Amino acid sequence: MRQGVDQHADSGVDPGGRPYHHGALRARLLAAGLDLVAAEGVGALSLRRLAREAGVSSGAPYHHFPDRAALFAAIVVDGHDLLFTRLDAARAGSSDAVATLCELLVAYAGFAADHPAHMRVMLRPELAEPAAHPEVTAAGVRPIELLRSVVLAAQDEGAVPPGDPEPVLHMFWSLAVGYVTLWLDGPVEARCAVLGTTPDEMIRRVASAVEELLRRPPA
Amino acid sequence: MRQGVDQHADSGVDPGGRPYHHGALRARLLAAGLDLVAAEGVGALSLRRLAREAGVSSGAPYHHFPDRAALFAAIVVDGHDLLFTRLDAARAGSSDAVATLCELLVAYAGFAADHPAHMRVMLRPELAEPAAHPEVTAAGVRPIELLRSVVLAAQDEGAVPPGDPEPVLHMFWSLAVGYVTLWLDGPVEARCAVLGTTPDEMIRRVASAVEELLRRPPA
DNA sequence: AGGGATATCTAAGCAGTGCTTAGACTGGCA
DNA sequence: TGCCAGTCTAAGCACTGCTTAGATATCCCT
Repeated sequence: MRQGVDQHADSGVDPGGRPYHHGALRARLLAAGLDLVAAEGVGALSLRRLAREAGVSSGAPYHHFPDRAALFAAIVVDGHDLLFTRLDAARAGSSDAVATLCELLVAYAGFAADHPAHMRVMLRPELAEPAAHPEVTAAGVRPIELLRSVVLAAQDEGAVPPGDPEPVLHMFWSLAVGYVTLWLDGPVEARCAVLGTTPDEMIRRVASAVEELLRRPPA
Repeated sequence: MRQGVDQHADSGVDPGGRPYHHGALRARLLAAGLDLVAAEGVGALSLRRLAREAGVSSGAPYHHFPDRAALFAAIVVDGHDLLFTRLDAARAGSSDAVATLCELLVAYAGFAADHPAHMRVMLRPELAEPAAHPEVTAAGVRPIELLRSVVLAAQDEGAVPPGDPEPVLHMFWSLAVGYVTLWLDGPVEARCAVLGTTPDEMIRRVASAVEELLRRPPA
C-alpha cells in the first residue's frame, strides 16, 4: 500500500514529496546501523530493525544490500578509509620513526574512541564475510602498508631489530588491535576504572613505555 | 513421548538403560558446542542445533544452561583454567623474567592453537554476557595476575621501565590478545601464507624481537 | 507531453533462532 | 509402596535473514 508514502510524508523533513524514501534509504540504513552498533553492539543490528526504524517494510533493505554481511562490509570499507586518513595525519605530525610508531598507536586508539561503531565491526571480520566481499580485505591493506613503511624507517634508525620487518610489524599491529579489542570489550575500561585512570590515558602510557624501549641504545 | 528413550537406546554405547540422557547431556552439549565452534565458528552455535545433534528436544538444553550465554560462560571458565595451567607451566620453564615474558607470549598463542574453540569464545566476552555471569570475569583474573607478577620481576631486573607496572602489563596483554585475534580471524594466517611462513613461527619471531628490545641496556 | 523501462518498495511466506509453558516420564528416596 | 525432584517432550511466541510476486513511483527518451 502507500503506507511507506504516508509514513515518509509524516516524518519527512522535506514534505514536498519523495515517496519511497528515494535514494536516501541506503544512507539512512547505514547511519542507523552505526548508531545501533554504538549503542547496543553488533548483536543488536538486524536489517528488520533498521527497516522498522526507517519506516519501511522488512524487505526494503535488500534492494540496497544483498544481505546483512554487505551492510557490515560497507561499514568496514568506510572505517578503513577513516582510519587510514587518521594514521596518515599522525605520521605527518611526528618527527622520527620511533615517535611515529608511538603516535600511530595512539592514533589507532583515538580512532576507536571517536568511531567505536566502525571499529567494533572492523574487529569482527566474519560479520562482513570477507570471502564473499573482497573489497573488505582490500580496504585493510593501506593501513598495514603505512605501518610497514614506518617500521622500515625505524630499522634505518636502528630503533628496532634489523632484517625482516614482519615480526616488528606484527608486534605493533597486534598491540594496536589487542588494546582496542580489550578496550571496546570492557576489560581495559574496567581495569582502568579500578586504577583511577582512563583507557585514553593508558594507551598513551603504553606508548611511552614502548618509546622508552625503542630509544635504548641497540646492543 | 518416549522418543528420547528410544533414540538413546538406539545410539547408546550403554544399552543397559539410561533414558533421558541422564546427567551426560550437559557434558555432551558442551563438547558438541566446542566442536561446532572449532568447525564453523561461534555464529554457527545454537542450542537448538546442539539439541538436534544430541537427539533431544529443543527445550532440553535449558535444563542445564539457563540460556545460550550460560553455555558460553561455561566454555570461558573452562578455557581460562586451561590457559592458566599452560601459562604457569611456561613460567616454570623459563630462566629470567625477560625469557618468561617471551615464553608467556608463545604459550598464549600455543593455547589458542591447541584450543581454538575455547579461545574464540574467550575473545568475544559479550557471548557469555559477563554482566549476567560474574564467574566469567572472575576466571580471567588469574592469568592477568600471573602476567603482572612477571612484569614486576622484569622491573626488578631493569628489563622494562620502572614505576607503575600497568602500562607494560597492558602492553603484553594487548600484544597477546591482538596476535591471537588476528590469527583466529584470518589476517595473520593470510599474511604468513604470502610470506611463506606460519603463524606459529611468526609469534616466535615476534617474541624474539621483543626479547631483543628487552635485553638492551636501559638508558 | 506521453510512454515505457527501471528502480524502489510492500506484503506474504519459509526456515531457523532463543526462550517459555504445560505436562509427561524416570529414578531414587523415605 | 508412594511420592518427589530432576529430566525431558511438545507446542508455541516473537524474532531473525532472506525470497518471491506484485504494485508503485521515478526518470529518461521519443
